[in-house]
Amino acid sequence: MSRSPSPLSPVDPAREAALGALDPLIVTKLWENPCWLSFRLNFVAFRFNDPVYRWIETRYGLVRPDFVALYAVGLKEGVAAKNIVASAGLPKNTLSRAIQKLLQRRLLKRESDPADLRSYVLHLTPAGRKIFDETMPLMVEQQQAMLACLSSEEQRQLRTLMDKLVIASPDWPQEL
Amino acid sequence: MSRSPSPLSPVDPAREAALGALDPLIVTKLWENPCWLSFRLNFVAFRFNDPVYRWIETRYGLVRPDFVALYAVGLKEGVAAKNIVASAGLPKNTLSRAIQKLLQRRLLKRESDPADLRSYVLHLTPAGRKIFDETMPLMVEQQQAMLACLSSEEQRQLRTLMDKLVIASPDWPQEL
DNA sequence: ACGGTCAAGTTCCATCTGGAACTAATTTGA
DNA sequence: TCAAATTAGTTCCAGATGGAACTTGACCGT
Repeated sequence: MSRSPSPLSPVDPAREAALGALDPLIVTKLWENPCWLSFRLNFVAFRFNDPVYRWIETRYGLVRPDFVALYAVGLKEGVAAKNIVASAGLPKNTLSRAIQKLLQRRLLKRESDPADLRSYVLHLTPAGRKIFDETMPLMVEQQQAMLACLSSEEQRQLRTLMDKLVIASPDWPQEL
Repeated sequence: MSRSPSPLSPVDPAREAALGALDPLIVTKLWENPCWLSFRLNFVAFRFNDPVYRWIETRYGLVRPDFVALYAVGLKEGVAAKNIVASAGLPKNTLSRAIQKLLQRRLLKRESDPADLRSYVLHLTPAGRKIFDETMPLMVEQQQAMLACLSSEEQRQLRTLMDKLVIASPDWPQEL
């Protein structure tokens, strides 16, 4: 039906070998799928997320929304739940629960925002910071491993392209 | 802390405007996050997935795993549940249930695989094919809208880079 | 050819998830 | 200036999710 959307050398032997290591349906989703973008994004993202979230869960007993919240506060102290919701694509009740759990486990502390009494300003406790600091290097390492198949120039290209996409995202349709 | 990982013109006014349209935490996750890759991937993927799955759910009453299965069979008639599991990153019991539901709703039919009696070969019914054929153009349209911020050359680059990543994926660590 | 190991798919059940309704605080605008 | 509309965060609950154990069939080694 459709040609390969990626005009790489079609008889690269290393490539052929790699294709053999993938389920035939994965190959179809990649090369005979008009929606190549979403499949590639979801697949690669999953291969990053899955090891990270399994590790976080077994090591610290934190599930995905818990860690999303912890990680967000770790990156930017003083954020509120609404910011995490806006950045994470999780429903706000899920994040509310995650934050409650982190507060109870003393990984997070919060104080009400004087500028808006409905809102709370979130901070990591030292225990929370410790988890963040232990996890970040492993995540970076996983990222490195995944990017190892690209040259520095290609990595730069990828950063730039994904960057443009995120910048353009406010203009994308929210409904199909 | 860290420099912008993407050395685009830092004072591009359109860019500055777009940044204002994003939650400050999104900006932090993008520009002050050592794990830039996963954030960009997850964010862009979510902005594709979310409208698609909401539409599928409201229009056809199919939830995410249901549609994952339907879409997979639509792309490649005759696949088995195990292939969908391998390609989708969903647990096999979730997909088993999704397939049951699709069978009950007569969107899918299956027959046992003569080559392996544990396994079943899946096909879309005309009703299932109709859903696939109605949905695909909308998904392609959404993809186009998302890619509109990139030139054809940039789109080609992106395809190629994501392609390389997927090809390399069998070598990535499964554990952190 | 047959016992042990592995793989495909299903079932069970405890837990997680997310829509909707709610409370309380803020903004809007007439 | 104050009622209506909006927003931050929480609670409720029906239904989705996924780990673990299970069933049945395939494969492997002797």
